[in-house]
Amino acid sequence: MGASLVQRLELEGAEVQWHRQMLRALPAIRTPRRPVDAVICDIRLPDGTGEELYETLTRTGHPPAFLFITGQGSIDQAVRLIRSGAMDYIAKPFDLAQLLIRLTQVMRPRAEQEMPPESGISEAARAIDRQVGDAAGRDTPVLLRGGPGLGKLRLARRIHDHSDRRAAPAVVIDAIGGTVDRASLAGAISDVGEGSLIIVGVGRLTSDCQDLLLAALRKADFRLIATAGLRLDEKVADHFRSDLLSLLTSHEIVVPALSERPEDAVWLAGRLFPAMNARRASPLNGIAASAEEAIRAHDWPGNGRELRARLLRAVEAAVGDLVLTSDLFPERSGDAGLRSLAEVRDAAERSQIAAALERTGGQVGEAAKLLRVSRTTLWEKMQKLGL
Amino acid sequence: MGASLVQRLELEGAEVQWHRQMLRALPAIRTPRRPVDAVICDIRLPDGTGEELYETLTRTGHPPAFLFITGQGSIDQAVRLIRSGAMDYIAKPFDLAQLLIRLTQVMRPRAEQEMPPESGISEAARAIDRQVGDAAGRDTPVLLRGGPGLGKLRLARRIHDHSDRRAAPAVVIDAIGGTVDRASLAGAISDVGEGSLIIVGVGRLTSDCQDLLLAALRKADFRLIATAGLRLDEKVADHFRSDLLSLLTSHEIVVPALSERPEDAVWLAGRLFPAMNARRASPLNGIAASAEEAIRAHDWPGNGRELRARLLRAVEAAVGDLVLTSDLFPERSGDAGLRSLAEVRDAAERSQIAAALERTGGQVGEAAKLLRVSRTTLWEKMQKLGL
DNA sequence: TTCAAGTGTTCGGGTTTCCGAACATGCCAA
DNA sequence: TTGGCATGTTCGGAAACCCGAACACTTGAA
Repeated sequence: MGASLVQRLELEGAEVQWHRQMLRALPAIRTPRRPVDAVICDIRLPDGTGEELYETLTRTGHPPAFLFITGQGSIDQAVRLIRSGAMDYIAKPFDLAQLLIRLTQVMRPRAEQEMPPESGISEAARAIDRQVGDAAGRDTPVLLRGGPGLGKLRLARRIHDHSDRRAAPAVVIDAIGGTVDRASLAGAISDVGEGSLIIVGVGRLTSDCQDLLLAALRKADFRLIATAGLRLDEKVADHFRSDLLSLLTSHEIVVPALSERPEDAVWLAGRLFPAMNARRASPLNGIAASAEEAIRAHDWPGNGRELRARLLRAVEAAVGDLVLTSDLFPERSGDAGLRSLAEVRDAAERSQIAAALERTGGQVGEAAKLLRVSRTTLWEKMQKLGL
Repeated sequence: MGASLVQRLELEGAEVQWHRQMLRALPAIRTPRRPVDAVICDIRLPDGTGEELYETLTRTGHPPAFLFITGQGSIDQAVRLIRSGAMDYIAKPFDLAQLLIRLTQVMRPRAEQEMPPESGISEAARAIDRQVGDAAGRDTPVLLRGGPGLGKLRLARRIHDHSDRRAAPAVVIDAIGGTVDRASLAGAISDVGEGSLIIVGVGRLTSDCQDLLLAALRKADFRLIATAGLRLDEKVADHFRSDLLSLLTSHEIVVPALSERPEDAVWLAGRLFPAMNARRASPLNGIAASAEEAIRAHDWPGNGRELRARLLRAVEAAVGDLVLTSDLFPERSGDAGLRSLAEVRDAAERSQIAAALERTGGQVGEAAKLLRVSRTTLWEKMQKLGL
């Protein structure tokens, strides 16, 4: 089984070491040649147990993410290991695809990796990263399109920073935060020199500015990187110059909404978490599994920006040692409202019983008469309601 | 087994409630009469699973420490629950002594967090206190959101008074009491200097004022602390600038309604009482048990402000040596003759059903789900109650 | 002391409540 | 027209609720 696991992981592009004995694995994890992202570990090893290994590692430092796999696991052991920080504990036989998903969630992105995932781990996100890298290699105008909060400006900067113009400045013009007039656009164009002009919300440019921009593109030697919302096409009918539009759309990168790739939302949360957690007085242990599920299910109309804001608040608000769903979505506790029928019924009975007892001075029999129930029934209810 | 557990725990000096069904346990944990330290929960319950119960609780708030006990547990489930924040997961048969040890371990740290409560004793209130303290340590704009009468302005002041800007003034602008025009906002901004600008009801600012505020935030060195109602998001479609909104919501604190944490209502009443009582010529002895019950059951649409007003009136009007329900809710005492238990039960059900139907827009099936009864049952009740 | 009255508690039964299944109906969209 | 989808309605069985009848107590007054 080990062999097939190694084979599969290498197929996925991972660099894998396989140790058959605990004593061999110990130094390989403690003083690795290259940083270890994750350890997949059987419990039964010829010269000890996986638990021992993990135990030894936690005594001296912070081990990498551990995923235990075991043939005859005990619940006891699972609880113990998870509580002491192991990432997972899976009983054989297990689903390999499941394991791979957990692995990608768990792995910390490596800085020195050749092509680290920037936008996410989904197919769509990797496609974005490829297209951005591709755009950096070219020198044509680029249009980044997508909903709000998807980091389009960050992508624009990355295109510039990896392009041949990286030595020249990147000037950002924001047509969404404030209006851009002819003068400020002209100023930006003269500032940019041979660098990249980044226009945020290009669809909001006035006709004046569109003319100016088109003229400048013909004369001056700068590169245009523009961002726009999803509704750009509709602008054409309105006031947007079709020749500028076709110039932009000839090379456009569409960033899909976060809700279309839920695995990226979870991944992003895991990536943002450590930095936020570091600011806490009492650090948290992580994000609860149920909260991750809620992240996956949420719509994220504000995309990455919303996720960042929510997570920040959640990390501040968390009470125990995990971020829970209610920390991320506190507004739901209100609309989840509307207590159940049994609940309001009990509440009504409780207050009425209390009032009756008050009136009779604690005489149960009398109170029962007031409430028109038998003494026994009243007694039962008092038991049930804890009075 | 439940009985022996209860017996043993009471022998150890604990106060124990034993619920045999999930639907009964849910309200007892969510709106407890006294704060719950820990929950010991079987997985198999007659009307659901312990996992469901826990999941429901984490969706809307911070549950107390959970220890699961189960006959046929799975490792999968154990891992999932522990990763969602459960404290333990024990397979039967288990060692009672072991369980007690784990219980004390779990409850010890709770006793140590000795921050005196400011907003209340519930988990939600403690989370608010933490977030407010945290916000005081930062210097970013803060938004306090919640219904009316929850003391948002008081919290805003507390943030300022504990922040590094406490030596500088805190200027309050109220957009709810009266309209705020451009001139008065500009005046406040120039007055505030390097202090904190507190805007009450930020959602009511005119477009003019929003522009001015945004511009000032870029130029001047003051801190913005804003409060708003729950419906802020809906304002966006209307007239609220989305960039200002995203700036505010990047750090927001949501204050839950008092009706969602009845134990805080009782606590608050107990806290306000002595000062009010001191002003009486003949001091009272306290608040009657039935009155406390009524406080717990009341909806408190006006939240803390309503509670304060009612209690003040009640303390002034009380004739005996206790504050009674009729002092707090004089409008109810019209029908003096204590209605029967069945009557109040039906009345409570009727209003709750009406509320549910209101929310679902008349959809019976949906309403039944909200009320946690079957569609058939709801239909029967509607027949009986004439709805 | 004794008796009466009240409370805490259990038990067996009759009655109501609750639910899921089933089926007919009406309504809307494809 | 047809095929969902939600509602209106009935039905049978399981679970609950409710009650009276007991019985063992405590309390307090005669």
